[in-house]
Amino acid sequence: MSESARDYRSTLNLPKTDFPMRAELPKREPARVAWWTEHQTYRKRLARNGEQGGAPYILHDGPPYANGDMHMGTFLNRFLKDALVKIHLLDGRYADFVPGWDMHGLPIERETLKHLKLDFRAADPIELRRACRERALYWMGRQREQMLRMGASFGRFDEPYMTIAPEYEAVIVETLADLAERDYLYKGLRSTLWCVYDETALAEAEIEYKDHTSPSVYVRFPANAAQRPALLEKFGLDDDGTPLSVAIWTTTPWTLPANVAIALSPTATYGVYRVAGEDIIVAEALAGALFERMAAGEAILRGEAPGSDLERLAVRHPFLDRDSLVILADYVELETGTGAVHTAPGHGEVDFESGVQYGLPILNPVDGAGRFTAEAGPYAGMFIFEANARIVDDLRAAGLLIASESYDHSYPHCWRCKNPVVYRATAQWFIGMDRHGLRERAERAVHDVEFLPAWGETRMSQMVENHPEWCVSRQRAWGTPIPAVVCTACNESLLDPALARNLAQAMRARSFDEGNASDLWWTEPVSAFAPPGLTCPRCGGTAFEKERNIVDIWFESGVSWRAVLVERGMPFPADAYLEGGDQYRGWFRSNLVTSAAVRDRAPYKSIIAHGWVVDQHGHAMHKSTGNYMATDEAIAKYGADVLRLWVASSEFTGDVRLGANLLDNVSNVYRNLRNRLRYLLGALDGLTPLSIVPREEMEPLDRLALAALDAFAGEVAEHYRAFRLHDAYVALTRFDIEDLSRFYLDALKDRLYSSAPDAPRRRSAQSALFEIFRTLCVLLAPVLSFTAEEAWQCLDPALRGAAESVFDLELPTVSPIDEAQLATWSLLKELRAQVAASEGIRDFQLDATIDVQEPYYDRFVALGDNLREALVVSALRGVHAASNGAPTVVVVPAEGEKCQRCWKYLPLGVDPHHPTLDATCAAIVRELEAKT
RNA sequence: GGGCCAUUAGCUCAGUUGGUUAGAGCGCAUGCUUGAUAAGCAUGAGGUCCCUGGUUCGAACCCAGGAUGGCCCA
Repeated sequence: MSESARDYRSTLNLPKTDFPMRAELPKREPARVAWWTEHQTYRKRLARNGEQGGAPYILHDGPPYANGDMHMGTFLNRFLKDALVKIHLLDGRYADFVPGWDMHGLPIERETLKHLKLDFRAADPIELRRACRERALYWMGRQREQMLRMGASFGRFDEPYMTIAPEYEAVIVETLADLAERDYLYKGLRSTLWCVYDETALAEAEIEYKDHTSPSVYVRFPANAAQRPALLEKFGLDDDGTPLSVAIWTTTPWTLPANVAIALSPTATYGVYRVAGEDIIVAEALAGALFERMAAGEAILRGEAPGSDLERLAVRHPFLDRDSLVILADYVELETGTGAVHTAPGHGEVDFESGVQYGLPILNPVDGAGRFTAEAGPYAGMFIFEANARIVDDLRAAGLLIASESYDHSYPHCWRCKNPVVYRATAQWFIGMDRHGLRERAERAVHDVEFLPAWGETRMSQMVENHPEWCVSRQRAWGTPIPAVVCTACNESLLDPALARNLAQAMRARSFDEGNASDLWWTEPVSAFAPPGLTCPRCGGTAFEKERNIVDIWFESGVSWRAVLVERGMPFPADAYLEGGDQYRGWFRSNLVTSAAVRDRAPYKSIIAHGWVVDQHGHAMHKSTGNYMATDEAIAKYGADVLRLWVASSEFTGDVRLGANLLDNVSNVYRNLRNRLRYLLGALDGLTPLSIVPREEMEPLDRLALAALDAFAGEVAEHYRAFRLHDAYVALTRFDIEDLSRFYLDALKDRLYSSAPDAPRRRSAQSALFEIFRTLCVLLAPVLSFTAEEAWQCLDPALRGAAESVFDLELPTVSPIDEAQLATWSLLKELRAQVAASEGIRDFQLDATIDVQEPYYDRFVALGDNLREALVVSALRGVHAASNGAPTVVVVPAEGEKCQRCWKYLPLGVDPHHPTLDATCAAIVRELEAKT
């Protein structure tokens, strides 16, 4: 065998690692979850940060509702929370994260009733509540597993907070007591959104708008003989005996029995029109459309008047024996209808306000199940939605119907049973937003909060500004009781703070395993909680009955700052709340209001809001439209780390698009990053703690690389601290490609592969690569938690040292930037790119000559052979100090012949035993042979 | 209908106080490499900066109106 044919490959130090190129994430991730749990990675790091005096960083978890499986929106939210906790944990902070669940409320109650095939009116409340509890716990357990599976396991997942826990319920009751004591809580009649199917009042947040077809009717409200002259006079007309009426428009004929007024716009002009032998009053802007519907020939305008002139006149109710007052209201629009708005204060929010303003009776002829009471006259006993047709027929028969058609519009529906809801006047408990300056206190509190994105402040302020009176009572079973009592003598409702606190105390005495602590309100008599001498403030009575209201679940989650942070002795306020943008109106606001009322400040220092997950075309995802992506399926296909990277690759403050081709794209980026980790691990083969070269003794190029690393790592860490995940992602991928893959790793190959294994120059390179590897691992960990940990575990345990997990590493601190070194590094990259771009011939087939200006000339000369190495050429023929112009590198075909071992073109044959090798390689091979 | 937000390359995103030829990564095409190899390198193509109008010597950027999409409301 001739020497020239000899294969020197085995004498090289080629990369070697067990870290697989193929990730197989779906298969491998579950074991990693178990590993983190088993090794108590989070708990141990948290404790260590605490012991070392790390400042707290508290992300307070907005509780997901314990019903249904995780969807991609939840994934986005949980990932962001997990990344935020991990960032601060790695940064040495005491990032104590307590996950929580929202577990009371109608959806669970309904699901349980359905499951048990029960009607809630017939169900025993204690039994129902027990079943609801089981259901809620089932969903919580399931959601918790899904969170752990996606790698979002860093938190107190074995001791989460639950709104059904005794101490949580106690805090709810105690907060109600505080609010009552401060006179924020009151009972009042309100036209509230009401579901006649669930027989309960609904919060705004429990409403969904959906398309609905309503009847659309135009109705005459006739003026009688006594009313006609006053009306006609305003239009400058005499009474010639022609029938006169005001035309109103409504899409809810069933509310007509409760009509007491007609609202006009104060600024619009109204006309009296003569058409087919009658006079009709209508807004001029809408007259054309109305008479077109009537199709009764030409309408002649006889007189006109501004709406403001008609105030407090009256017409007759179309079928009940009473008047309907003409009133003015700003909300009257001139887009649809007649400009004369049928007003029933018992059946509408604005109607109610007008009713109060004009001192109108609040009629409420509808019971909780949607049936007319005797007050509705001929319609008593009918179901309201069925009465619509009957009322229209009667109006037509009486000659009072001008026109009737159907009308498609967006209409409020119950979020749970999906049926249309109505407005109905009921006695409810309210938190008075305008009592004792609560709204102003909340508004002030907003100004002390930092918002990401910044425009969140505008949004939040508006939410406070527009916050209506907060109805907090519900007539259901699955919730925390509002511990109010009714005086049996005078029927007065009373929420006595002392009584409430007694109840709370009794609930606290229960353990979680004993079941629903608040069952006490159902099972125990009033006397069990009533303080001695409790008397009715109105009549002095001393006998009371319990009210059976539960509290709105938005109030429950709204006191989480107190039930979790305060109750567990954690810092208050929290550093951050992090939820979807819908929560400006939901949880951000409910927490703000309760905290402003009790503590006079916001419960959070900062709010981070994320956008919605939409499909790849930017449209909302729905199971029904077929663009829905199930989380478990996505994890099974791509793995959690790819999905985590997908979020980081997006700008989460806006809407986040998701689709298969998008995830394929992210998968490619993932593979890139993974391969870099793999290559680094391979290159570290053979490095031991003792052979690590201190930075100041490293080769000059390695020191430059680490200067670049420092700058990069500091930048990414700062992005992380400010939670600019996307910026961190961009910086990471760029450094990975531009600095490592295309430049430094390429330039190091010769030194790593062809040096003697333990040559100082090789150890220097490995030491730098170790630093880079460790830094990349910690910077990737918040996002690619699984992969970063996997890579870290593939590292030689001796190098891993005390850091058992990648989460035992430290987030880099920002070090002073050495601008000169960075500039030198950048220039080297640029010159290397020039060499790499030279056509046809490549790398070691070339020798190079460099022209640079001061100060680079000196810096380059100081690099010694590293300069040649950085350009990946066989020889550097010279470095010239150019007088001007851009730095350049000129390449020419290399002199010498290709060394069969290191592939550089050098003089060969110095060693007769290795004629195809250059002198250095020959010497190394001889040494290796001597060892064997 | 109102409030808030978004719209830049096939995809995800940059684009500093208005100022040369609007950038990066991924993808795509072509070539190289076969000692990171189900990898790596190089080169290249690809843009009506959503539209219309305005301000300006000059607009992706400022102003007005509109379109599309999203969230929240009505």
